[in-house]
Amino acid sequence: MNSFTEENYLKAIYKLSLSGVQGVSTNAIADKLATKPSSVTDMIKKLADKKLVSYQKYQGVNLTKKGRDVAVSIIRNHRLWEVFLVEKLNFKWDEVHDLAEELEHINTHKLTERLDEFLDFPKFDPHGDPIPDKDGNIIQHKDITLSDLKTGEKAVVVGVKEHSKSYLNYLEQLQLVLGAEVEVKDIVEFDATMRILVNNKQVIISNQASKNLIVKKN
Amino acid sequence: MNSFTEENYLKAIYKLSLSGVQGVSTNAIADKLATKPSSVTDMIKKLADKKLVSYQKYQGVNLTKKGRDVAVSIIRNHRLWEVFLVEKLNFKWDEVHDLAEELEHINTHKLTERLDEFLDFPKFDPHGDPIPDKDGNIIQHKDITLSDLKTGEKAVVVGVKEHSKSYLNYLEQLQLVLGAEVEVKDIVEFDATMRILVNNKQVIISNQASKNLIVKKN
DNA sequence: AAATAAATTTAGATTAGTCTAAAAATATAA
DNA sequence: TTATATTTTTAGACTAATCTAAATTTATTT
Repeated sequence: MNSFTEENYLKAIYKLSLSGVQGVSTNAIADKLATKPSSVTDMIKKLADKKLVSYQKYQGVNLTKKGRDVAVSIIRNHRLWEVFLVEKLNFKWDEVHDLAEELEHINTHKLTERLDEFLDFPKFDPHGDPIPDKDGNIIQHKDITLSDLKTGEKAVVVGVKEHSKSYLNYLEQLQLVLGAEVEVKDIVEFDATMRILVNNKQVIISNQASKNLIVKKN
Repeated sequence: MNSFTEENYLKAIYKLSLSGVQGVSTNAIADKLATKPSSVTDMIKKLADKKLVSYQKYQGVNLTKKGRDVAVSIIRNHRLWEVFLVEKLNFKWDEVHDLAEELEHINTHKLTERLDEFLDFPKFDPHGDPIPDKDGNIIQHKDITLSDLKTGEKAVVVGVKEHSKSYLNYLEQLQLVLGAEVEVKDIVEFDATMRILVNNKQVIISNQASKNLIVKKN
């Protein structure tokens, strides 16, 4: 069995390798986990001993098949628990991350599968992130963001790239939740600030905000 | 915040003090937690520093108000999760203890209260143990067991004093689950083995088994 | 009440995970 | 291509929780 700490490292490495880099750097992991590079080096050695990552000094790490499986199964747990918290316990989408962060480590095959069934096999979590299936297959977002749209284009909100409480809270106030229909009315050339229509209401949104909102064109 | 380990010590001390002893002994705690007396002494000192227990060398420990509150709230969590696992995820009553043992430490007021509401404020867990309310009040069983009954008496099963998988499994095979009606037909004088009626079926049950089955007389 | 047994505590060591500070390797710039 | 900056690793120390073995205290016998 792996400790919570080991699991968190694997998850961090998994997420960092999604961007396609060959060899995730020590510093990047330290940043993500709010720890020090020296601690990361220590842990990486341990994970390498357990064949969860492959590692060569100074060259960064990559997950092995075994390591990836563990990471994906934790992400599966995390996202299923988020669905549970929002759909069954009526939490809001900006409240569930930290709780799911703890629940995800209760990693029993049977519990996960029962939960999945209880929730009726959801495909996405409350932030639009895809939930890996029980074999570890995961649909990756195409990642078209609101900021990619041109004036006049219409789309539907399907996810977010930033999960902070403040961002999610802000989106909710603008009614920019999953499933919301948006239409771009106007784009400021200087800084790409957008004027858009959400539920027939005009909203002004910065590039910083629009580039973190994943949409699907109509 | 308290660590999982600290919480497990508090829970163990709470359960051991239910029998009414003044000063729970180091050895008893070590037994309960499958650890060594010397480790217990170390932890007790730490808990005493945090004002969670009162402790005098060689005299055993007692929970303070603060320590009792923590212990009861963990027990509340544990039992609510057990209800969830059995009623919502269709686990059997002999499967839920270990999972609840992990879930109980995710100790957020809001989560507990939402779960309680979702489950419609249950009063007992799947083993018949009372669930403390949100103020920490807990109904204590009167603890009449099947072994206390005399020939001819009828009763209903309301709980168990022993939570091992093998015992719970055995009971289920005999249909001796919560709510089952029993009638004592015959008691062997020598070893108190009982012949009883459960759902009109005859069952022979040892004293070892009958004294761990909590019942309520009709 | 002295002798023995049992329970409890102390002393010192161990493991997991972390840290700081210094050393080594790699990347970047002049 | 030598010098400088950045990244990564090593060395050594720290904390939480545990352990073994020895010492101490309390309880039980005789």
